[in-house]
Amino acid sequence: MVEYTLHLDGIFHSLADPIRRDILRRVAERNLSIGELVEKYEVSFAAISKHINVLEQAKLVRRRKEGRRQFVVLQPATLKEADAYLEQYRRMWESRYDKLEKLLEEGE
Amino acid sequence: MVEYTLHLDGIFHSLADPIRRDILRRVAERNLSIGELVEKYEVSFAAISKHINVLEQAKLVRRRKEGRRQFVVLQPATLKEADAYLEQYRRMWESRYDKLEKLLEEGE
DNA sequence: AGTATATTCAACCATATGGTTAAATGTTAT
DNA sequence: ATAACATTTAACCATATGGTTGAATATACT
Repeated sequence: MVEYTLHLDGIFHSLADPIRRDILRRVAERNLSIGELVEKYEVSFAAISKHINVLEQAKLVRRRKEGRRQFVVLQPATLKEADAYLEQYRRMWESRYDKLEKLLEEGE
Repeated sequence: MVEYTLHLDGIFHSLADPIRRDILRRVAERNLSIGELVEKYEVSFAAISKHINVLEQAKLVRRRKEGRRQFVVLQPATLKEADAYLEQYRRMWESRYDKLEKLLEEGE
């Protein structure tokens, strides 16, 4: 039946876009309003608004209303799920066997 | 400028699909031929072949030809990049501040 | 050589994605 | 009340995605 934790779909899908990764990076520094974020990119206000929707659905950020502005707030805890997913592979990429595999690739 | 490491796009995009995550999980156990993988899912041979293309482009797997069959081989080292990406947020989701944030959310 | 097996390729389809512009909504300032 | 500001919504567009079926290709078996 493939997978129980459909939540990962949204998290990884969010992270697959460079603008969204950049938004995360910036709001990890400090909370920014949507307008402030828009200034950083060469796309429309609406486009950024949509990106933030994607991130919000994935629970990677939430919105905090403040007057007529909305601040985007990182929810770093959600990234734990992605980390937990990768965890199961960590021993593999750290193993000597994997390093051998890499050598074989390069040796082709 | 958004982001230099476009490689992450392909990695995270790959991981955003449950069938592809499941393929990774299975080939992490042992190398499987495409045909063997097809049996596990209720989609066509061609669909699985495409999924493997996506994973291969992202360098998460490679194909090893063996007679008329092709075995799908995990390349776990690539996942290191995803892990390195998450790394920069780890201290944030482990911090007490983040735990406080979570409490505030739940308290709403 | 001819047949069966394993996989890819091509054409196609429906839906999703990331973008746009313009109008609508909500909030603050005058 | 009205104007300015911040954001969302709606309608639209091009391309990507994930799926299909059927023909083509490559390898192995008899």
